[in-house]
Amino acid sequence: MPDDFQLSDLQLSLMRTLWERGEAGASEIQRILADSGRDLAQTTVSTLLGRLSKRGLVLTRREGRGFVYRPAIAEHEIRQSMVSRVTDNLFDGNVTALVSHLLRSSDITRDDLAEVRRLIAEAEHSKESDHD
Amino acid sequence: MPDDFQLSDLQLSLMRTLWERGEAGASEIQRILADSGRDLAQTTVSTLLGRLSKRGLVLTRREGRGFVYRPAIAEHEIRQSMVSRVTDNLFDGNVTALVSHLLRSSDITRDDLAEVRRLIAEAEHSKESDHD
DNA sequence: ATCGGCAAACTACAACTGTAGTTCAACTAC
DNA sequence: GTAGTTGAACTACAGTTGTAGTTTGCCGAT
Repeated sequence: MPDDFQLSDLQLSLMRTLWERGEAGASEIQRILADSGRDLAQTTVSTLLGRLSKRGLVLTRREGRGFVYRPAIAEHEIRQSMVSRVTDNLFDGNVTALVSHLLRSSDITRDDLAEVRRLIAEAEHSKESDHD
Repeated sequence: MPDDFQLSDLQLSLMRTLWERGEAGASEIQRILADSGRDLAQTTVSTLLGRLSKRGLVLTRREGRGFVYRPAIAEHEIRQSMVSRVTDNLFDGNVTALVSHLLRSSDITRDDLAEVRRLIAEAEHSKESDHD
């Protein structure tokens, strides 16, 4: 199993739903997606979930008439994987360069900056105790 | 033209080559990729470049026997677009959450943190003068 | 003019994705 | 228990991607 998880937008929508609720049936997911503006046919959602399941990204449990789906990987693993991809491909593997890009991005507020400053202090702390 | 540029790893490799050199011919690119471990057939590289060109991501100029390719979009635009996608899909649109993820990432060094602190000071400065 | 090589253009094809219809089994409500 | 509903399974199909072979036309060397 490659620990390289690159998911499409739609696949991520499904996964997000599952991460949020822990588990859900296909029709439930269909409804949720429809509510958030992505109105797919029931069968489409099932197909998608089936494919994710085949790829080992979601687990299924039989429950009466149908399946209940549940994530097989944690959100942070996917984050890890997808952020790494961006870092490697677009910032030459340089995390700082990506952070720099984010700080420069137009939609960052002063409050965000303050928050980030706090995060750094925190990170520096943990680097100190938890010596690399 | 949608300002949504999602490129695959391979497509990004090609674009990176072009961004680095400004412009290049197909065989040149083929050679460079081969050197960096991605050994594709000449025709493959041409096909790929042709597709990028059709999508308007690269421009071509005829030069004698062949084409010279040149990026039609800047790297920062692609970065913008792809980083946004990750932010939106995996961090609920919350830039700070992504930064937090990065700071927590294992491969960040103390030096990086110091550097980021500097970047923040800088960003705060520019926010001050250039009031949002 | 002729031949050989290189690059463009076209064709091909399998995998994956987004999308959904159809079929079949099972459960639900009369 | 007969019909309607629901969902799984299967099938389909177009678009994109990675990959490359084949064809063709131009260019330079003989």
